[in-house]
Amino acid sequence: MPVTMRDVAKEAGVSIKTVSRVVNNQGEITDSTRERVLAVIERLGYRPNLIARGLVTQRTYTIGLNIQDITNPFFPEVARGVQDMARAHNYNVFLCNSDDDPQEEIRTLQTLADQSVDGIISFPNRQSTVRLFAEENRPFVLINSDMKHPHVSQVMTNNFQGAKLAVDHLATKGHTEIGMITGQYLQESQRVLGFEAGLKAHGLTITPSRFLSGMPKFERGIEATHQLLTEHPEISAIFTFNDLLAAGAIQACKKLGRRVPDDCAIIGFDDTQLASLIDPPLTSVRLPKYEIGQVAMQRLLEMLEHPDQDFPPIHLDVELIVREST
Amino acid sequence: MPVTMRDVAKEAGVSIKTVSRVVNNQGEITDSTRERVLAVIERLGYRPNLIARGLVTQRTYTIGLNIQDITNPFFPEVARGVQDMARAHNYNVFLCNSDDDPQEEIRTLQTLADQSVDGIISFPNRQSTVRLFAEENRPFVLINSDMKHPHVSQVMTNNFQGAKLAVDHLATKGHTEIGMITGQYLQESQRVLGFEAGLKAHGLTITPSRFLSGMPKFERGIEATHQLLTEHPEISAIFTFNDLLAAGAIQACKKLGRRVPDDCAIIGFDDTQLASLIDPPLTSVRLPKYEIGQVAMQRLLEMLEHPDQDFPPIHLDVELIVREST
DNA sequence: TTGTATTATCAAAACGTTTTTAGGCTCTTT
DNA sequence: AAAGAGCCTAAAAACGTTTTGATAATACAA
Repeated sequence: MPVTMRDVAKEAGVSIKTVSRVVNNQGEITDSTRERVLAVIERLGYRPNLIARGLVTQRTYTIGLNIQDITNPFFPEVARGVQDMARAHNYNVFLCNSDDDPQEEIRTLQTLADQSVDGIISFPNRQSTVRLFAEENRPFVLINSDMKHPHVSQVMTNNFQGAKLAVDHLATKGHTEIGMITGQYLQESQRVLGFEAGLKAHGLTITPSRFLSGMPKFERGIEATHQLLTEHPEISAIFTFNDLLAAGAIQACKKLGRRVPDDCAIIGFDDTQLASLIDPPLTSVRLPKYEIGQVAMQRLLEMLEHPDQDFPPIHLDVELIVREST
Repeated sequence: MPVTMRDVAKEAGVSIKTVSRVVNNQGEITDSTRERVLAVIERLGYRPNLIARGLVTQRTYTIGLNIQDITNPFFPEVARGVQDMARAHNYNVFLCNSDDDPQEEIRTLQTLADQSVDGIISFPNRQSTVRLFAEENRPFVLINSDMKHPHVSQVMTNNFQGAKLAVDHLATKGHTEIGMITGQYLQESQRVLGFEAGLKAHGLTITPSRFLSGMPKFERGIEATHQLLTEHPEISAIFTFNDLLAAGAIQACKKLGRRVPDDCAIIGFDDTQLASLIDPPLTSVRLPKYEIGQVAMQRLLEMLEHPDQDFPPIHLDVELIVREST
């Protein structure tokens, strides 16, 4: 039923090869034949079958984007950055949520490989599973992972620095008793390390029981804050792994009768849309989310263009956005 | 380089067809040969090439999801619903943002068709562009569109009813001067109609200048509310097309010195995560977002299973969630 | 032994492209 | 007149599968 290249060739009275050359405009072709062929293509509504083309060229013009969870407000902007850039270069994007579950990540990457994607952008949670796939020469862009491997490129945001900025900010405001609610993503480690480094730099003690972790979701933020503030009433500031947890923290403070920021300051991470909308507006470490997606896709395109080249990691800056929660 | 079916066949000493049958476990095969083949598959790490398979079976195990904008907090949950259901049936999802731009929608659908997706789930903004693609027998699920066409199925939420509920709620609270900030999506019409029907039911007059529209984003909410309240100071309640606009409206009220809900009540639509996080918590019409995605994908799967069957529209209920902004 | 059904296998065609091979025709240039 | 460029043709191989049609092996009944 669909119009094939053979149909076009027959109708235009040229060889299949000529049609192919017109479609991919390569090689020397007279204007007159080109126009004749194009007219027939237009008239028949011919569209090349990308599946068939992909089979022979080994290029599918698809990529995979592996994230933890699109309903975490950090990811939509990143995804949008990837997709806008992809679309501008005629690529399509498979979006996959693997929920920070190593099993799911393996399955996701496997499926993407089965679909013969040209490349993959991933927020990895375990290095090992990615390594498995990096072996196959398939271009890979990892966000915030320091894995070194040929055909693997990195986009890094300075989360360590971001966490340190947050502590600096709190310390200069006079806070000495600071707690942290962490998440459980891989990226977390840098934020924790930065937090600890910040404490140390200001001569503050690191109290293990002041670190609580869990799924980086709103409800967990409420819960953890409740626990943190009842076990450590001396805490006057809380730094959270992301804005959702911070939103929960604010909510918990309200319930506990602690005013924010006067009785307890709160700093989030990511600076999602949420931050400016909640009350009080949230101080947060801004990541250039859209840009992360953009440059990750851009890098992937470069890697596809120059398969044997080695690319240095891309570093993106973070920024502390001070609002009224501190 | 990749392991092919031919390799497996040679290694196991059987025909390619036998391998194929083992892989798709169909047809009669002795246990002994099956096991021998499976062992070789395991040993060589063979994985069937879905592109090649798709070329012959015309089934790619991919679908397209066309939405307006993933950074609109309404969509991530829907997308997650689609993806979880898709993944459970070994489907992969192309996510496309077409920003409510008819040109982009055409391009998106065209690209998806080029990629030979098995089906498409779409939030259409113009009926005509979808009709173009519905002709091709490709299963289509439309959200909140009343287009009737073979091979096109609908998932509907009762937005008319939702808007009416909102007005009812405001009217029983004693509000008589109510404004609306609309969006510009197709789904909007039902919300506007429901709003007007609500006004009429309570004997309130419909004032055209009290309708303002624009991109359904936060900034636009601020802007429109400002305009609405300065041009119509008598307004004591505002109903918005979605939660983002409502969040903007609240912000604008604060700036104008109007307390919410005492001086101006606000009702949103969608009941996104936002609603419970902002201050005051937002009264909003809840759509079953995750479920929309789930059932849309489920329906698509049914359509793929039974290509010639006709399916009735699926209707999902909405619900007014009353919080403190009214 | 023959015939027949059942089961297991194989070789080849097909899917719709791109690419390779092996040219042919018409100009222009030497 | 020969050589080379430029533009094209036709046919076939390749990509990695599934599927078709044919055949071989086995089992059982007569």
